Amino acid sequence: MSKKSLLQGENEKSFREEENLGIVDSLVQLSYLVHSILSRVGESYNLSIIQIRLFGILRDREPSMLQLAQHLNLDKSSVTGLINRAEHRDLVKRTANPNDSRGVNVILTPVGQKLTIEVATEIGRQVTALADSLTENECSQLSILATKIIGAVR
Amino acid sequence: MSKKSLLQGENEKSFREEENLGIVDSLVQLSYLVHSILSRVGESYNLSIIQIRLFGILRDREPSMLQLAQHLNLDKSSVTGLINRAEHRDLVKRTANPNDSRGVNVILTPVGQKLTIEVATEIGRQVTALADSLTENECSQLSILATKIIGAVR
DNA sequence: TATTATAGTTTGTATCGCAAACTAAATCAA
DNA sequence: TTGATTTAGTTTGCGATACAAACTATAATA
Repeated sequence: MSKKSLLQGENEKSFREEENLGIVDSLVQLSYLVHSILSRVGESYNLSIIQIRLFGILRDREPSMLQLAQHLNLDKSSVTGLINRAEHRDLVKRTANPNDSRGVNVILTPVGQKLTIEVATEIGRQVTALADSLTENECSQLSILATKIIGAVR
Repeated sequence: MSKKSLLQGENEKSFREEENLGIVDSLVQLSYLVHSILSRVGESYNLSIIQIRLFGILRDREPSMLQLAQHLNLDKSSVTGLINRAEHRDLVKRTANPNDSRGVNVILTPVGQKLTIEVATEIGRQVTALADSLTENECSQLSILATKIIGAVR
């Protein structure tokens, strides 16, 4: 299996002759593809990928700053900046934690909620389109296999 | 309680079985998983993801700055900074283009080559481990499906 | 009560990324 | 051949991202 293709970007065309990429390359390249969709959709809404992830989390939760840091795998000081910038755009809001006056919870504003839904819808559209080359059967097979991996890691 | 996924709202596709995430969420989350492997491995070598992609490209090529910008989908000025920083660490080198004295090609230094191989090996190890929860059959099935998507996009 | 731990912010530094202005070399047109 | 234009790359200025260390304020504990 061609080790050289391991890290190549999604635009690479040099291994057309390969029937199959192998599990490593195929997953890495598929990840790049999805990532570039997230990036492109985010760009059209002036959102970075980290912000898209943030809004995905806030959709169902009102986490504290520290919980956000854990979810996003960021330093707490990075979360401060992330929330500051989103707050300046009126996308999220800090709220007081009633049980701990040191604590801060973060919620989506109405504007942020609306944006989150729009972005999620568009991402859904484009990721679905990505799988258009698969048959319905293959598509559900793929999502079952991916889900199995995700479940195993968690 | 089904964990509500990152990007899927309750009004879309809520009829889906809880066991399976659906194609959109499963691909997005799988992409996050792979991305976090790249990030973690990169971190252990003091490399960002963009640098990992850069080295993957330089492994087989001596591209010009502009070609790099296209491969990486970056502005040319961003590539200048990227190469500057890598050059300061003696990981890459600018060389003159013999046909065009404006042109600059980029190559890996011996140090950069060694690092590239190490990083690629470790990424291969960890991505393979990611698929450990699959049977051998499922694993090759997954890589076939992913390859089909990748091939269709190209 | 005094100490320690926790939540979050601030400050300082580096990377990343873009756009616009700029330099130098190459190409094209008259 | 000369003058205009295009092209390759860098520089500058800005904002976003990310971390670590120092700091503030509150909570927990001994």
